[in-house]
Amino acid sequence: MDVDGKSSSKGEEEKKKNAMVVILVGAPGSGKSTFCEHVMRVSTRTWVRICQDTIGNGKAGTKTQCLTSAATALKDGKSVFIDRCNLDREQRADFMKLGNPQDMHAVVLDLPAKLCISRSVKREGHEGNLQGGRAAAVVNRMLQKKELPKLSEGFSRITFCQSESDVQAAIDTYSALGPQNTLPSGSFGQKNPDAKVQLGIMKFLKKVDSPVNAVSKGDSLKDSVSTDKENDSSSIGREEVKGVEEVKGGEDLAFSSLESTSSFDNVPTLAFPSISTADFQFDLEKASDIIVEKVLEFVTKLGNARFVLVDLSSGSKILSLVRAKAGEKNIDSGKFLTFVGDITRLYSGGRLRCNVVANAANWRLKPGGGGVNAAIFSAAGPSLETATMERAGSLAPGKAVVVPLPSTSPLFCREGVTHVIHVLGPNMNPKRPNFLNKDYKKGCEVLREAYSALFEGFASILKSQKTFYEEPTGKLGSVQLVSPVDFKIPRKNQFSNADQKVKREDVYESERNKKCKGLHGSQTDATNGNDDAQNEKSNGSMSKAWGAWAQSLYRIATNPEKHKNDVMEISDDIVVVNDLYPKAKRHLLVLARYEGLDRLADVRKENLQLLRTMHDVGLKWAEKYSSEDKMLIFRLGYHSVCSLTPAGLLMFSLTVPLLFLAPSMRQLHLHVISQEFDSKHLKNKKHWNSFNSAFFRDSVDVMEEIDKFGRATLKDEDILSMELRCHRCRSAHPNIPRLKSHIGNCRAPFPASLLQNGRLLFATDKDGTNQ
DNA sequence: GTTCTAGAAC
DNA sequence: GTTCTAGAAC
Repeated sequence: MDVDGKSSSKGEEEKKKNAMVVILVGAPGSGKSTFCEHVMRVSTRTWVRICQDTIGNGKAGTKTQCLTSAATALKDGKSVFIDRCNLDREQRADFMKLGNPQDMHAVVLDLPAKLCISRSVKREGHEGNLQGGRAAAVVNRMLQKKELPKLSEGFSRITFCQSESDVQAAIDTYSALGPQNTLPSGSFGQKNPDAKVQLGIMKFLKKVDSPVNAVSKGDSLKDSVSTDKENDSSSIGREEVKGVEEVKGGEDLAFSSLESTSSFDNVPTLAFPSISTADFQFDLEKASDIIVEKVLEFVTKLGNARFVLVDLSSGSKILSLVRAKAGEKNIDSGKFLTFVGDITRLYSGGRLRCNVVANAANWRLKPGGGGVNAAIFSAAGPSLETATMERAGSLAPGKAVVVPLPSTSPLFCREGVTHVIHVLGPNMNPKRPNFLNKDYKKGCEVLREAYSALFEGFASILKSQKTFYEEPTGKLGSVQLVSPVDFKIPRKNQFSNADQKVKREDVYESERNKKCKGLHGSQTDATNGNDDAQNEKSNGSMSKAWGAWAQSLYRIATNPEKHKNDVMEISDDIVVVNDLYPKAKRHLLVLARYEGLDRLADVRKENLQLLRTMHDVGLKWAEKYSSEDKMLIFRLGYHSVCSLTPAGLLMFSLTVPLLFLAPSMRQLHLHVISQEFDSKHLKNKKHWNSFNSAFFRDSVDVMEEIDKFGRATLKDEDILSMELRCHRCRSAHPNIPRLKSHIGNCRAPFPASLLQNGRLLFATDKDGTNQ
């Protein structure tokens, strides 16, 4: 014992020896503060609660402030609660150095996400939708990233609480702890994964790999969202978490097909400003060399991903330097572009889809200053600041931090940006503190480092979203209805080739679909039209019979005036009706009033204007409904009905009656459907998958494909029998009732691909901004 | 597209 | 015994 201490008595030394650090781990609303309060109220031990939310004179402070206060309290012999989320290992690491290793405890408040969300909503005070939504998004996001603590991090004791009664037991344990007492070491309360649920899911997924194996396929790129699932036995959405992770690692599940549309613009894209060349006055020549060098390095590493250097001013010198140098290096112009425009309005202002945007941040990672940093924080709304602070408190030059953007952010809804990467470059501005005094050796080094960190951050996002961008596997992609265009032709030539082919196709079929507004009534009652000449399809090979039930839409489109009670809108081109068996709160159909357009497979380039009209009408109704109920999110699209596989065609040629191949309603119709899928009519796998797999073709993508290639790609009906997955968090569910109960609660953000290209329509405020 | 129902799955 | 799916009829 230290004999040098003048003032400290033996008793105080004892106290100091037994002072402990308890790191609370839990999402907002998990009850960390309440836990501390309960213990502190009755404990005979002296506790100090270090709460990051209030440490700055009652307001939120920094991690450093927490560390300092905790160290001071420990020095005074007080025990310490670290009351902040501490959900990942990195966040906990600095606090681990505080106390005696034998008295480092963690108490994990691992309660159901739903509970945390409802508590944090209440705590926000004003419970508007936005607040609620924001709280839910924050909690969900944090829980997705959570890494449960392990003894190997340096804890002597970890207590897992997965229910209110667990929490109460832990409160009792710590409350009873006198100044001299200690608690046994070890890990307590962590329940084993529910084997039954797990088995069911595994069997259901027809996988034999253990989830742990499936998840741990890493590559050398640093993955900012990778989590160690070995310890994940929490009760919080366990099934969901495993389901998602499983698929991320799995290689051949039907999953990938849902998100993979054939749209070329569904390409992961990073938009970034030139780092350090504006306010930090970095030499433009040198900076442009480094940009080109780093892009060249990563462009090959990252497959089909695109990089876009963005600058607001049209005469931008850095852009022209970079363009020239990229040209010299023969960088694929399809993968590296320069773009003049507002980096916060790339899609809404420039039709350029970028799912990741880099921010030239300041070291404090705070809004303000000018230029890109101010613009991005302002466009993204306060949720970016919150999400950023969850990831890091500050940033060193040459470093970057990836921040998933909450789905409540306008940048997310409006622009389809799912992540912001803050990056800090070297400072060459003599008017600013800590500038590098003309030291370009160091400066270039730091700038290189900054771009590497940025691009690696982008790579980590791609890796975590890999499955969303993967092409369908051959097994699932037996998508026939042979398209005239090979979708894999090189980008550079795709437009010219496609146009030529489409033109030939157009000539060949130009007589097919003629607009026929004055539909004659005599045909409309032909309900058994097996020999109906109109059903003849000009691609020559088949005529098809439609069952009586399948003709109802055709009859409405033909004679809307006879169905006045059902029809909501009529024009020369379209008729709008409610779906007779709605699969969501709002589900309506925009019918095409064209003869010969029985289904999506019949649509050609000459019908593009019609598709646009249908889309606009659909949009109008979606907007009307979401203004009435802001919770409703809409999706517009077509069913891929009836493409024949080669096997199907062969069968057709051998056997004549093909009624069974006509599963859907006759007459091209656009579904406008709200995404909560709360409907008693949604009863089976086919219902779900027809709106939540690649079978559902988004209207925006269909229009684009028709425009570019003259045809829409269709998916085989096989995918309708694939497993049931939540359209938001992608978790798998064994049957419809279980899926429905899950989607009733799931508030996870939608998959990145759905948020792009305006595939999902969110409610807008009066001033036109998305919520 | 839905409804009905046998029988599989739980 | 009850729940749920999937195939046939319409």
